Amino acid sequence: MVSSSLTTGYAGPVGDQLISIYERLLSAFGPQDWWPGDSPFEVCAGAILTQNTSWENVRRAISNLKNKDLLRPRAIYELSRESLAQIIRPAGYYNVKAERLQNFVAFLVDEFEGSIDTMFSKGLETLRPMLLDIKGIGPETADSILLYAGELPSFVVDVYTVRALMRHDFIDENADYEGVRSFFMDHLPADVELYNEYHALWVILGKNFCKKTKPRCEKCPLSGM
DNA sequence: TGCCAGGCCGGGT
DNA sequence: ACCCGGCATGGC
Repeated sequence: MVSSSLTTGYAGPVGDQLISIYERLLSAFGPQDWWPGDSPFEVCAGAILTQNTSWENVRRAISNLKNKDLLRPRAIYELSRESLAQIIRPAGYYNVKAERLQNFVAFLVDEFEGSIDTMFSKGLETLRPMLLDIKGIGPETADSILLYAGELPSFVVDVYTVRALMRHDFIDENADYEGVRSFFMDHLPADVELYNEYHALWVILGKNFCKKTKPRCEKCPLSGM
């Protein structure tokens, strides 16, 4: 169980509450087990392709790449922008995403000889700003790459997380990305499994309850907290 | 039919 | 420093 490692990390009112929220979400929705069994590079590509896009469409784009044996840094590096765009077409925004994918693989090839393991060996604090310097990689994509591909404890924030936290008055309405991320990381142990599952649970919560249009609901697992 | 999906960039205030 | 349009496919 995750809870045994949690008790050794941090004890405090905020951390305790974050953990009780986590446990409610976990018991309501069960483990999400995101991105299991995929190669780290596939996860990186997926993190870029899924920007503002449903996962099903991303899965098709990745499947296209796999079928052509192009899901490799060098292959994407050498491909023409136009060819890549057509291959990833189902993921939407295919022109901008082709450029963003190639920006990422160019970084990988130029800085680390195309080795994703070498890239992650730089560690969280060094690598995160480097990723954020790549055009097309913002904070959520960077943190998804670090956490889900690199297994480095970087908490991923998304619109669902922010919306749900605001709706239940856990954070104030002008909190920005870095503020929300710090809110979690300052009060939770740096636990990859916890961060992985917690982010996924926020997404599931958002899809099921904290919709953009609907104001509040009583059936939400966080109702009354 | 219109809105939404596991964002980010660039230009205008 | 914020705000907003653009990017685009596929599902409900």
